Amino acid sequence: MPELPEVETVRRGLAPHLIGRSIESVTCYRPDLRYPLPDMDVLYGKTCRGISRRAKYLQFSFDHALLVWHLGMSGCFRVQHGNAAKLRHEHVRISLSGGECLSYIDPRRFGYAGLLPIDGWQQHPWFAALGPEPLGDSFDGEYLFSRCQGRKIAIKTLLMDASVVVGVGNIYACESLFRAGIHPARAANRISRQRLDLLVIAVREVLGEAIAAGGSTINDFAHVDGNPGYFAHNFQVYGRASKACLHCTTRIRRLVQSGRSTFYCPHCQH
DNA sequence: CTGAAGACCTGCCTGC
DNA sequence: TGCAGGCAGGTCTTCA
Repeated sequence: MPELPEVETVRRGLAPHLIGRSIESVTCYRPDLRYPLPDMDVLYGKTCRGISRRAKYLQFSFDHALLVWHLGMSGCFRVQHGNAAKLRHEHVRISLSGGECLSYIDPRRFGYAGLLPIDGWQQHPWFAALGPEPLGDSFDGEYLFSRCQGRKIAIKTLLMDASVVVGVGNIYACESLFRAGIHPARAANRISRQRLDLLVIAVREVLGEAIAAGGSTINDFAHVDGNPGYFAHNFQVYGRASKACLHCTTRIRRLVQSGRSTFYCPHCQH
């Protein structure tokens, strides 16, 4: 479900429901997510001061702790009335002051959460090796070019490496490479600086447009209120194998790279 | 070291 | 209808 635009959409959706509210109780229906859930008793009575995002991690800040949550492949949050019936695949419910609750739903249970110190969380293994934010100033053509030197890896695989740049998952890697006209299997060290400049612009544009559209809904992604995101309507290549390229009508192809499906136009991308 | 593949887990879709 | 197989937004671990 979530790449950076979806996580950012969730963050924005949760903020008005959580900020300023305190946690009254936490119910774990299934604590065995990817990693065991942390003991959240220490948050009882504590007020959520803000929600931020680093890479695909949501960060709920409290006075003395940071609750970090990764949605994995299929995780999502829903805000609902505190007395609502348990949902299918709802693993955690956080009851909030004011009568609402925050439900975590995750069919595949690849998501995970942790309670980190408010100071020094950047040193935690989940964050220490992360590359720059794709929408931040330090992600530019010069940086990406430097990271491509000496790398024979396919550019699409490199783009999805969180130590290079965070937040670019399978969908947006495909879409960004299409927009930049770069073949996903091209070796990273065989792409000119000028073309990497275009790729950086494409990544920023695609992610920015997806955030503006409220994320992409494929199967089960939904906003915290249950409504879908709309960026999937704008996919140029993702999920369009054997369909006509919207620019040149050539059939879109699918290939597998590092175990992940890649979609590209063999005419538009080189 | 690099890069590719497997593992984690469940649901859904396709084809026989 | 039933069932096997393939596929799915991410990331960590293992292996060559």
